[in-house]
Amino acid sequence: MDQLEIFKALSNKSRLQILNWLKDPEKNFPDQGQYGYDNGVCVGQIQQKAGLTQSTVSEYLTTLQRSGLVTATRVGQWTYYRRNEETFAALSKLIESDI
Amino acid sequence: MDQLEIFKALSNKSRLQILNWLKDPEKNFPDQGQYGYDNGVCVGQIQQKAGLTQSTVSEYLTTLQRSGLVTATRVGQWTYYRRNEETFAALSKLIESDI
DNA sequence: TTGACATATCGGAAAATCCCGATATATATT
DNA sequence: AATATATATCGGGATTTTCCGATATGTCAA
Repeated sequence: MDQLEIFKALSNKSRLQILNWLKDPEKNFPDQGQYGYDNGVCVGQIQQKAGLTQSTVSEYLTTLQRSGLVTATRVGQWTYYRRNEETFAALSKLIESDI
Repeated sequence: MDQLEIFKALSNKSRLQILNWLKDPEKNFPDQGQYGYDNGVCVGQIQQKAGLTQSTVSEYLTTLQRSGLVTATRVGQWTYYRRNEETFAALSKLIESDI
């Protein structure tokens, strides 16, 4: 777990917003309902809600993934992103005791 | 507590390093011994150890203070900085549950 | 294979951050 | 008041980040 990389990933309003939305996919991305939420939410849904371009959202999600805050799952032509709660828990403990 | 401001403050190797040093002033800043550590460590001590210029360290400490991660105490011509553990605890809990 | 759709990557302009040297301010000493 | 010391602020070049449009890649359907 790269502290600095994580904090950089968290240093952006849009990325924080996305992470927050992913806490409750059912509520925040109802349009995806029919496809289920097991693997997370696909890029297009997030892009629509974020109001940023497709390329920007894709890059932001890659940034979040590289830092370990989310995981990506490719299913057909879609890539689903979901939170990696283990990293959040580890970060919380790190701040509590190590930083 | 401004999340984004805190994460930005934590997104820098030198600032993370300084915060870490301030966890144990006695060990990391022994030269200050005769003046005590009650109010924290003065800018000059931190600057020396960080190997950055005085202006840069002063600005970094101001950044950390504005985010609430440290507090500053002016005593004579010195400004002492110490960690604000309440903010660290609050941030840890925030990450655990709210972000 | 061709076309449609979802996502990733590339190139870059604008804004922010990094970190410096120079200078200003505040305090203490003589 | 003049000098010395500690810190803060200013101006700016270099680097990084932000976010875009254009383009490439990958997958499915006809």
